Amino acid sequence: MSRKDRPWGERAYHHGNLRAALIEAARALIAEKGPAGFTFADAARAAGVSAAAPYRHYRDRDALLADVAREGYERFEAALAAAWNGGAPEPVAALDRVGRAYLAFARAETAYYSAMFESGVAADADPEMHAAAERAFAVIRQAADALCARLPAAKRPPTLMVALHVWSMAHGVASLFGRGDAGRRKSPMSAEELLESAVLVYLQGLGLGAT
Amino acid sequence: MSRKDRPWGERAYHHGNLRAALIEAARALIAEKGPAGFTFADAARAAGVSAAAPYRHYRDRDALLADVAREGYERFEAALAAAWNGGAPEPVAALDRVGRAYLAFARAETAYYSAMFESGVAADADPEMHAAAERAFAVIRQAADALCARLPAAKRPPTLMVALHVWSMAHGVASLFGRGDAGRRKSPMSAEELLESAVLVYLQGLGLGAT
DNA sequence: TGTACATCAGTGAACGCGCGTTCACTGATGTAC
DNA sequence: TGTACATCAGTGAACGCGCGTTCACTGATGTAC
Repeated sequence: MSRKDRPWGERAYHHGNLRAALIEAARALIAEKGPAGFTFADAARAAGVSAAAPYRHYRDRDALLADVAREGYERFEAALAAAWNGGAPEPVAALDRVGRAYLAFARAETAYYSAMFESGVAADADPEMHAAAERAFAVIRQAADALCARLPAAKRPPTLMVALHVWSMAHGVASLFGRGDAGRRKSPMSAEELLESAVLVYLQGLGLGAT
Repeated sequence: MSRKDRPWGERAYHHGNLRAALIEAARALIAEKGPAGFTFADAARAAGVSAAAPYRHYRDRDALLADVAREGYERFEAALAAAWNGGAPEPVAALDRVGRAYLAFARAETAYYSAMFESGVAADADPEMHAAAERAFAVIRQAADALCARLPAAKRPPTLMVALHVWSMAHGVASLFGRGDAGRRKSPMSAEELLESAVLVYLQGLGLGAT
């Protein structure tokens, strides 16, 4: 296909679009068949280019997967930050929103989520991915800071620890009960109820009870 | 190789040993290269049989993977049950042991753990696997029951919910911070400290504080 | 106990297929003057 | 502004390889009598 075959339509990939197109293709394939369920050639085919084209942008399938994860972390951060909204109007309610946003992301963006947490991409293999992951975690860290600030200094736990606890709870609930795919376990409660109740008990334990 | 080539050595696979040998081979390959990192042919090779042999026992790679997960759940249950030890001498201490056993399993038996929780095998695809998973969860359920029994009936939360909370915390910490492989995140605290502290705060919130 | 037979769990050769990867190439885009 | 050239991002053909799967086979094990 040369340019004149589609003079008004989408452009050729000659402006770096292919990178984004490959990420999107990989995301769609992961959503369909799991993180192991696509090949480099599959991604090229889905993006509508020859099998050799991806080599212009990625060394191999793992490099593409890491870039999918990076993109995922960026969207994840945006979703969490929007939910947190600076902790307004009130940190406990805002944390609840963050928890729901976390679960919503894991459910709606299963492909990104599994690229981020389950694809086995080494955390430090791709610096950009790692940085994006750090920014996403920073939102949770912020929330933990705001909550801990409500406690008298004497009863205040390390806020990093609190952030890691919250993240673990959210990730645990999301992985076990909040996934759109076949791996999810059955439970009498929704993932949202489960996470909210766990966090409430936890906050109570910190001395931040709603009493 | 015929029988007489190794008259005193290990037997041929003619007594169902191959099934176990394939599970072990798959486990080793997963440990080495992740759940996506082996093929049906790989497993056969590692077990020392021809590529056609596994078809006598498993329909395809997924069926083998589900059986690896089943084996994993059985060992997991044994490890958790031993740690719980009937809740003796005291349920909170016993729960702490269960948490450590959980993390130890995830770390030492990464291959089983990822076959169980991350390989994407459908929870209801293999009934035997599902039953084994239920038995493993029953240990956590038991622990939650024993803990809740210490609370006055009026303050007693649904024990199933408590069990799901504990499982989520353990799984979250294990997946994010307690893995032997490259996917683990860095943290200033060990996975064990993280899980223990989270559970302690949580129990405090339930009204089971050590105070 | 011995013999004949059925069944079972493996072999090894064969096949088509798609993947990963390389390569010389080409047409489009960007830039120096 | 126009022209010449360099660079860039793709193509498509080619290759070797290993995987999944089937098949007729064979030697070992289990069983009926």
